Amino acid sequence: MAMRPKSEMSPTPSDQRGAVIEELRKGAQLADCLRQQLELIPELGRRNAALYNVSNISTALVSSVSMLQSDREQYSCSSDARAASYAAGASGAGGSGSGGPRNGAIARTRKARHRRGIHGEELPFKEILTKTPGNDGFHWRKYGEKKILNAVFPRSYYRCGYSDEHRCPAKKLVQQQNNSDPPVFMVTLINDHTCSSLFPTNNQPPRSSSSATANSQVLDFTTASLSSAVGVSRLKKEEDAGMSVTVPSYTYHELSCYSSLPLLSPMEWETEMVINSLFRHRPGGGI
DNA sequence: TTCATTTGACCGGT
DNA sequence: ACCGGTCAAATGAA
Repeated sequence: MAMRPKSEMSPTPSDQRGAVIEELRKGAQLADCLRQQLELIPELGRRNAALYNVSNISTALVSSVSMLQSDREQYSCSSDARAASYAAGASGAGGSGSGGPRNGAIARTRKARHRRGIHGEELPFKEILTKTPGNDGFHWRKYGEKKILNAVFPRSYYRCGYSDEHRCPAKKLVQQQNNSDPPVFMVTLINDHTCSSLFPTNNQPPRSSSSATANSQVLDFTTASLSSAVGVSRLKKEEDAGMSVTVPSYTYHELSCYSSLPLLSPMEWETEMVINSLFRHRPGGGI
């Protein structure tokens, strides 16, 4: 088929995404430069506060690039565009960017399917990019692991450790996205925890004689060390003062459910909540 | 001994 | 037929 010169063609969604990815990468590089400059600040307090902020910026940019790369596949319909997409996604060794030519449509249908119940009903889900997939403060029990077509890394399947005791329907799928150091994982949370509603206000799990409970990773947020968590510390103070506190998409109470030691730092979770809210507010709903 | 994890088999949707 | 998700026996760790 005759091709028009590229300059005459309006940019495709894939082209636009590529440009956005490139800009985000530049931003991440600039953030890294800024971090190096900030490390020269002599005052410890100011330096740490600045490094915390620039770290937030950097994490958000890198995560955005990752999201766009995995999402870009949807817009790559022609073989040329597909080739460009996979080339752009080569920085991540695995995950959704590593699929073969037939992967696009199939991957989408599969993704949609695993968020449906056995009767085909829509299940509530959240997707989070994280470097510490196991540290969300809940007790999970692994029940399976599966090699996924065209994915470098296997997918692990977890259900809530209280699924039997409290019939908690929460599930979690964890898939390593790349080989970076530390690697990034895509965590898909399916169904809300009903067991968490049974927890006392300090988020301690219900105690019982079962070892599953005894081994729970859920700790008391109020006693957790929040060393560099400027934002969350502020939220905590405001909550102690009786104020209703909200972070993007999540109340403080929800955030505190995820916070524990030595689990994911509040800073990381705050960033990931933002990532999650981006997923949830995408036009058309999810990926 | 108990419980969590691993892993091959099986099931159901596409 | 293929593939993702789940089951359950086997295995390992505490």
